[in-house]
Amino acid sequence: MFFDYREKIGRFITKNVKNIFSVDLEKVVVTSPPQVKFGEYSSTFPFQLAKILKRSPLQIGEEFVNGIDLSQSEISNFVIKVENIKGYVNFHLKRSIFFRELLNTLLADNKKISGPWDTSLKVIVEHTNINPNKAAHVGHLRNAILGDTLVRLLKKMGFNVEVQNYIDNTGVQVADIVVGLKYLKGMGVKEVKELSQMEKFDYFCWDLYTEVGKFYEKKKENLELRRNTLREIESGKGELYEISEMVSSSIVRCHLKTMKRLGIGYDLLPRESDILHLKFWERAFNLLREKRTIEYENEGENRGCWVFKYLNRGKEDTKIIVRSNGTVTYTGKDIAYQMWKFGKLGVDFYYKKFSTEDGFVWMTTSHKDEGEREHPTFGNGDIVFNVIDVRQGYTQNIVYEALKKLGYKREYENSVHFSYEMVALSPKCAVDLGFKLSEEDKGKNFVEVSGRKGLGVKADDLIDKLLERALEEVKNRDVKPDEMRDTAIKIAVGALRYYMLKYTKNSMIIFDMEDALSFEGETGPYLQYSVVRAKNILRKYMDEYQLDEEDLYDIFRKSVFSEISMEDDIWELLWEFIRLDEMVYNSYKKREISILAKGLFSISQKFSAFYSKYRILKRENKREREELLSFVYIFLKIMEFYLWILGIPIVDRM
RNA sequence: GCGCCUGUAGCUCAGCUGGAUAGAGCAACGGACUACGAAUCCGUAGGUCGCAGGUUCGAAUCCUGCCAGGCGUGCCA
Repeated sequence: MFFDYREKIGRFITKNVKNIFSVDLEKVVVTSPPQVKFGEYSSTFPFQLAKILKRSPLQIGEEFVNGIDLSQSEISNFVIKVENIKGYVNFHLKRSIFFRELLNTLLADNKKISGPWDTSLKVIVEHTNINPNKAAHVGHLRNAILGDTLVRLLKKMGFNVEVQNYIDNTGVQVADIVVGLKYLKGMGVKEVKELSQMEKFDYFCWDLYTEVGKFYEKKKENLELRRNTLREIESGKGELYEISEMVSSSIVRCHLKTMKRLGIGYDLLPRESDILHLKFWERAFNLLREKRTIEYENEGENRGCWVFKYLNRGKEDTKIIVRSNGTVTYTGKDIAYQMWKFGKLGVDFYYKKFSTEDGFVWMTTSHKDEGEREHPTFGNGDIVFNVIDVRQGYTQNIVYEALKKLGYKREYENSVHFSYEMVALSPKCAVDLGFKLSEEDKGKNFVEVSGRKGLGVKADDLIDKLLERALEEVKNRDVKPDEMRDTAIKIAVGALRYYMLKYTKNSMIIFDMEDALSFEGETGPYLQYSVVRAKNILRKYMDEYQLDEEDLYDIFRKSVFSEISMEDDIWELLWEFIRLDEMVYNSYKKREISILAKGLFSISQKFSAFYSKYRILKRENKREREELLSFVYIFLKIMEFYLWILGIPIVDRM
């Protein structure tokens, strides 16, 4: 509902400029001034007109303001004043109307985000996608938290969202663990089965993975074991395959458990092995060949390969899709999978329930008899978001280009690589973790996380540390003993999620333990604390005046807004509440979650300032007290609504 | 070589479609609690927005060139 104000003002300007100056403005830009004292909307059209009319912007602004008739316009119901300051034409809104409307919406528990997008569309978001061969680390956390927040954002915008977490259970990474278990540890199916039941099997594999890395380095022939293992896993039969199944399912359970701690869940786990066995690739290959999207090379350096040729900024680029030995590359499989997501492959998976600690999640399967007869419809998306780090940009682009060349223009346009920069460690952090760095690495300002070297901060370790620190803090504060643990968990989650969301996606996060474990300043707990303060005010007020919630709502329904609540600093905050929907839309449009995260932090900051400036309970004037109280209520409700999107839990006391 | 990204305060980062005085957090310094609990607030200090041109009434923002850094760019998986 707040989206059209800007447009209405734009139309108002165009119309009146034509009346007054007989000039057609091509494009009117309506911006928001830096401070509310300049109004809520502003336009600089007098600067554009100055040249044409050969007069100063100031004069033009004056003439415009004098020439309009506000009361007869379509903006008169929400604009109270139009003024000209130095050539900036500023529009002031009727503050109390917005106050009332927002409060009523919140009291009716009817807050929704609506705007110029089509909510009948189905959106598929793919995120997390961790190789199921070892524990998750901080880099994976950025992906999962970013992806999950995107999902929450889309859901609040009204889209039908499906969350997929792709499991690459037939890749080298899993094969390496199988090699380790079989040839380094000398284990068979039975032993692995027992071992994979252990707590923190993912931690065990983390260490084993680096051992296997050294094992390969020691003797090149050992790599032969990997090749054979990989082949057997892909075949779907035999001892090594069985071991790989146990490894990947057990590790997937570990990952799901880790993500669950952060409030992250999934609708479907599509598996690479099923894409393989259900011959998704063959199907895609036929389509690609029929439509001549890929071609066979008879000569040259790529002789014997099927390649995809496309124009990349005017230059022809060639990417091998099928190798000369007949095997398909990752890009090829990705094309097939992306086609399936859009419902363009003409084949589907079977679906089974994959048990987790507290229920199940849907997983694909290749076997008809294993699949459930009844299951939700998966795939068939209209828009697909792939949350993958920036390094995959080239490959992602080829996948989308292939869709375009296949004739799926809409699908091409609706394929989004939701990319983000990687998480690296500061050299100091790496040393603190016990890694020996080379002199060269010490001189750099970051060290790349490497699963193969075991260099990285494990996700669960980080969450545990945050939890520990939160517990220490909580013990010294106003929290009941039986709520301490729950509160500490919420704080830990809030801190971690905000930490991962506050950076723009193009910014590399150089992980620093001190910053990540901080609960002060620009952190999740700061946001949570501001909400706790709002709750405390309302609670104390109810205690002091012997009111229940209904009494309180009654007060809010009746409260009137006068001078106090229209003070600039209060209004500025309220205006920011109102503009949050626009911010959500911007986050979506620009694919930049940090816009919303930063916005909520800014609101929390302003509320904290408000909190220390206006003492509400001690205020003598009842009417003013109630006005301010209703404002606190609005803040609380707004924060509950939008913090949900960031996945930052609300805390009662801290 | 080509492509993408980055360069803003001592450090880590924001800065929307070009617009009004370039903002936060951390660190430093100085203040504010017998309390709507200080995980906070207020204040001070700190900036040739990598460099040089250009476009514009107006540039951190757009264009060009240069410098510095990062990441891609395999018939690997």
